[in-house]
Amino acid sequence: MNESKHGDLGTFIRQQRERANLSLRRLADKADISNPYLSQIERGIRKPSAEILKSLSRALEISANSLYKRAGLIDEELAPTSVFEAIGADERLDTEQKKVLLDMYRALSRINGTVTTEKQE
Amino acid sequence: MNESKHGDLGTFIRQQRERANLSLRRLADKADISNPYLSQIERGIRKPSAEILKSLSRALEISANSLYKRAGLIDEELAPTSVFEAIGADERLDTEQKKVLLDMYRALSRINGTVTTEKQE
DNA sequence: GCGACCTGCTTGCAATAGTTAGCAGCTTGC
DNA sequence: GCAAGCTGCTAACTATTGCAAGCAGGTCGC
Repeated sequence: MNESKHGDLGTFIRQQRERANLSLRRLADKADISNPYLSQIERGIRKPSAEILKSLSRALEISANSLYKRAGLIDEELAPTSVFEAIGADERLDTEQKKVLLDMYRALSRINGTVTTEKQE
Repeated sequence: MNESKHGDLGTFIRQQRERANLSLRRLADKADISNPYLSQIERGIRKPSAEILKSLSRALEISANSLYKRAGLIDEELAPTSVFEAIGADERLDTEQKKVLLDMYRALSRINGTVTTEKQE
């Protein structure tokens, strides 16, 4: 009955996987699920349980929350957390690297037009 | 992977139900699930899917998040938000731009010594 | 006593989540 | 050519979820 909702989830997962440069099998391995099943999830054929989602969130290094939200399992808004904030808080980057990345981000989002990205910090 | 965490979940749900002064049937009704199934969940015999949990959280008027945490489906605290995730969730960037930015991020953090994602050769 | 109404629990059964084995296609090297 | 190595997908299966139907026990008024 809810196919479109979960189709969207699958697409999201596939996008995240591709961004992480992982093949279907590699992600499946990392998340301890079978690769055909992951394939079916991404195409919206199967609807993963929350445990599977949790594994996937860990394997993809994104918060379980954002995945659940995408899956329609959480309605509430919780962590809007901007890219600015996230970069600023990242411990792996030094100050200069943060600056580079932020410049990049600003440039990209400006190219894309549509928005008033005045918010800078 | 997560075996014993669910006994605790059932107890928690039963506590919440009793706190709300609802009978098993009334809560089941409210959450649109069958009463035998709710019974089994509360006794830890069955392990509810996230959709069921969501229904229950609404019926019990508690946040989905607290239930998921109780169910062991969320480990993290609520604002770990990685750069990875923030970029992925950003609506100002299109897919290609996200990829670029993430590549950049990976490269930078790799230089710095810590590795974010698995190797990709 | 006996229905009518609750309470929570047990028992099959249908639907579907998740698995293993294997297929087709596309590169890269011999 | 063709074997070895990936890529994602299909098919056939098992395991588990979630259900409808019904059971045992309690409490009420009659």
